[in-house]
Amino acid sequence: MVEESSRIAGPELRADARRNRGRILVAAREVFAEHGIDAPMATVARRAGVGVATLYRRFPTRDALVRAAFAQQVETCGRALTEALADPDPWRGFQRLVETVCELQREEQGFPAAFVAAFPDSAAEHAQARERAERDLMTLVRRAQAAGALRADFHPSDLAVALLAHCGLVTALPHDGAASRRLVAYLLQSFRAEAAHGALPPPSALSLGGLPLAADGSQRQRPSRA
Amino acid sequence: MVEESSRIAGPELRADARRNRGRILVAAREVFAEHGIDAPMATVARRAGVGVATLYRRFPTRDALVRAAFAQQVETCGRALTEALADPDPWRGFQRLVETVCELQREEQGFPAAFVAAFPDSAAEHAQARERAERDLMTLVRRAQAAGALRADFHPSDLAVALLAHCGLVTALPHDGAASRRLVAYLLQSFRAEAAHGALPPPSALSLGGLPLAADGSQRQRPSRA
DNA sequence: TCTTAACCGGACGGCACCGTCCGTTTGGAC
DNA sequence: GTCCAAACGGACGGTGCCGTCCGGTTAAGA
Repeated sequence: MVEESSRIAGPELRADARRNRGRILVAAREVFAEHGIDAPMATVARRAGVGVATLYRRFPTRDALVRAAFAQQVETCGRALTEALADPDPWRGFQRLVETVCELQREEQGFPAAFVAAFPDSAAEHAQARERAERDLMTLVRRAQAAGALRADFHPSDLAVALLAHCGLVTALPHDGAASRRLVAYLLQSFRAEAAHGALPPPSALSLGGLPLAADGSQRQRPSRA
Repeated sequence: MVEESSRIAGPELRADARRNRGRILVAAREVFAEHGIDAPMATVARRAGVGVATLYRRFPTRDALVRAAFAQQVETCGRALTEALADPDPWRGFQRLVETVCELQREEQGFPAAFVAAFPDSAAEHAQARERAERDLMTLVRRAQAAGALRADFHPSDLAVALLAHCGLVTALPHDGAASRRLVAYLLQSFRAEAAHGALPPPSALSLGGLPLAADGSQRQRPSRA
């Protein structure tokens, strides 16, 4: 009932602790992107150049680490959305938003997908950030539609669908930037109001490859035990 | 060097063994779709109603089991391709192919994606089936383009890209058929030569949800340790 | 400089899954 | 009906990751 009198405000970390925390987050993002979200904690610790205990002291559970690592991406996406809203040309703002987020996904490879897969209920945590994002997105979509650039039957959830799909693609083909860009171009074209067939980026090199159709995957390397 | 003289031809299984083998494959597809490709072997065995030893006798390694389970899907996709080629209307054939494969992916949830992720080198095994599929697909694409239905700059690899992306989507939202259908509709429209904006299926219910943008995932449930 | 408390990392027990071994049961041929 | 080989399933040792405990080290204030 009675708390320690002082110390209510400051969970300030010592200089070295703060530095290590940062290193761990960077390492976690890299390792999770590379070896999947189930990668051993020890691997993250080693990559960060710290001991396992340090990692567990900073992030008591694996979930805490994953969530913290992912929070940075959420933040980045939020910024992208704000920037998109600031663009005077509504369509260009929308287009840039999609391209920016997809580029981020490309960099982070499969990590976002794995995160969403593992934490379906993570909405609550980012509640207010999410609410704001939702409002901003709605505004962006409406403006683009009012300008006659975005098709009228576009629904905000379509953006989530497109991003999830793209996320899945980069998870499957983490080294195929061409495939990613090609998909983004197709999607953006199909979102346009007047369907102008602009030029597409060059196609992916995969032959018919990485397909859940004839079973190939060309570049993939994530072991996942295999 | 010297093989057993007889027994070259017949690895015939006893009736009960054959029956159990079938059960195991069914159970494996279900379990892998539900709990991911790393699900414990014991779970598969239990679901199939057999002992662990039986499972290992039939499929010595986990890989062997996964590959065997996936082979059936490859076969189904091959049939879909053949049917598509048989359709007198090239575009309708193409459209049906995409829809059929995506529906299959929806049923199998994330299994194909996980397979491709885990076995990037699986192309070799299905070499001849794949070669044939590639030839067939090329024919299908050329015919549809010649008919002026499919855009001229469509590349066969675009199909693989689209399917991988869709696969990723159903992995992330295994229970959201609306999202899947919506994506397929968008993609098909963007593949059309003359960009006719037809009606889209109703949008997904996810609010802005399962997005690697504001971090939610609504329906997802696959644990993956979480 | 010195003290102290916070931080560090390696080592250790616990647990879950893997894959095999062996005694028992069952299909099917004579 | 009888017999045997093949198939069955439960139990068991091995391995790798998880998460905590403890003695040494270092930042930072007096």
